[in-house]
Amino acid sequence: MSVPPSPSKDFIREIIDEDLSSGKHESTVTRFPPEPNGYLHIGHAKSICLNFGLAEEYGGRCHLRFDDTNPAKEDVEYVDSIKEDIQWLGFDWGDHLYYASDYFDKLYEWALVLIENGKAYVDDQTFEEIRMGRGDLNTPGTDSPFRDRSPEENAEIFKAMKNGEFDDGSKVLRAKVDMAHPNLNMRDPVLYRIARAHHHRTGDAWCIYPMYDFTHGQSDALEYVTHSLCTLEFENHRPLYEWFLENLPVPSYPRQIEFSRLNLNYTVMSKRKLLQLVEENHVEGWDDPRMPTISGLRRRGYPPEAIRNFCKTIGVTKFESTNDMALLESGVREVLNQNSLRFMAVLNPIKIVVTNYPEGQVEEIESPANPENPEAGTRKFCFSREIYIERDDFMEDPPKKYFRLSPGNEVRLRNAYFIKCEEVIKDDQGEVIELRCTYDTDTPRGQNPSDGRKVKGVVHWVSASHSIDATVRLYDRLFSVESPDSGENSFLDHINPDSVVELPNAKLEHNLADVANGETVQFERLGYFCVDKDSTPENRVFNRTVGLRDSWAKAKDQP
RNA sequence: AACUCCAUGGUGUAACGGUAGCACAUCACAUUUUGGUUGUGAUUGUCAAGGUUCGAAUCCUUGUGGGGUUGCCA
Repeated sequence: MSVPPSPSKDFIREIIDEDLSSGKHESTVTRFPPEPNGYLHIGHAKSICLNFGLAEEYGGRCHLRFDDTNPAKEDVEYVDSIKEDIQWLGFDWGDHLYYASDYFDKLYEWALVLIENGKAYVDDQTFEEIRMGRGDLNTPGTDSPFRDRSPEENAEIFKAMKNGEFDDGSKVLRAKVDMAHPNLNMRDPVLYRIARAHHHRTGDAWCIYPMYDFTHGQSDALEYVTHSLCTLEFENHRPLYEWFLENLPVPSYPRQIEFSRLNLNYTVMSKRKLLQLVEENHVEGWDDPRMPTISGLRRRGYPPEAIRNFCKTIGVTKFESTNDMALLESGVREVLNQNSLRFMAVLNPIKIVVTNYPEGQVEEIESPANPENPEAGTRKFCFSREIYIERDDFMEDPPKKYFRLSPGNEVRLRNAYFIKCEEVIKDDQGEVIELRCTYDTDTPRGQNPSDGRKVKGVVHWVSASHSIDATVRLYDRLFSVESPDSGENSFLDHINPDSVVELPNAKLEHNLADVANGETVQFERLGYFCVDKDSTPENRVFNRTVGLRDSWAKAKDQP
């Protein structure tokens, strides 16, 4: 088994290297074990990239296993979306699709093994009594009055539990470990509960369901998983994970290793909060482009490659860090700068009449489709007497260092001529509604004027009669503070009121009519935009994926 | 307060007893028909105190700070 040379490895890869070189394992088997009770988010992407990435690097395999032991919360809708998201991210579980529910029979059999060995018992106490008996952080627990039932009696009652002879919640099966253990997870943890809930796969075959702790390690063992990677909150479950492996006739002995979960600033990541955003209509759904869900990022236009690169960059440690959204966005720009085709689009148009350009004349201009990639070829678009430019690209009374159009000033029209603003036309309210400009015939694409004069500003534009109408949605961070979670107020109080701004009157270069749904392109000088699923042939809808880096925006905000 | 894990620039992440490096962010300058890209440079860091050692971010001790755990959720 060859290991790719790498200058530095995270602690998990170091463990795997050791296990391989010591001969403990011959190959590496990992697994990604989501519970199908919600949509995947970028935090899951970290785990997916780690587990599937490891399998690729080490020539091993990674299983997709749905941890479906709590039917009350789970649904096939989630199973499907999870599969779709993993594939979109670029990973493949091949034939290795499993469900914890595949092991219900084996787990039941193993529960009987524990009972037989005097290591599990049926407890008739109420939920409340069990909770009280557990003690707390500083107080040891006390033994249940049912703790010393005989193996025979326990087996009989447990079978009756399975056969549906008791009410939901009336009994549980518990492991017999140590009620005084300093680790609360070891104080006779519950193994099975009675719950008459319809399971998305096993239907109504079962009325008892195993708990996470009694399921996870054994499932790993049954699949011959070598390294079972999970997040830090399962650290104190590890002794229990190992207790089951030691007390059951498992076919293999996986190792649980914990790493820190992904945190991102300016967003929230917990399933509960994401659900709340959806249910209370603060966003338009799980795939709202402002959501940190995989489906949201996809709809936003983030390339999967950028998400994979991001996960690689942030690394794997046990330190609970908060990553900067700017790092993710920078990775998105990096990929998109290389790959995306360029177009001109005017989001907030103002009309210009080029007074010295002949009426009715149309000129075709050819320009690189992507200057970063000559193989992308060229595109053609039209210039004419009436064009639109961005309202932001004109100021009647500009501040210093403003390179764009203003009265008497000259700028370059991107890919076309120099124009000079000769006249400003306003309506009754004093609002600028049109500009009259003249152009320099000496300055078409690729040419500077023969008198050698230069111009500082370049402005994008579209020909009025050749443009198409569109709606453009400008997305920004969902929260206006770095840690919406912290502090005394609800995270909802920090929702950014401008997280989406809809511009209904955008004018696009006509080539943009052909861009496929879901594809991300660059609007020159503005940013990257992606065709939204709401788009129709009559009205194109684009989402802003991320803006270009904008040093002017920063400069002008400074006092 | 019990158990447990963690601590390196603003944010992340390397350095495995021997030069504290990289990315993002920030700020300059250069290039540029995208105020983009690209290039060059600058700024900023080992939680604290002791100890071991020729030498400590790294090993030891203590302290400080932070996270997790008291579901019949995962």
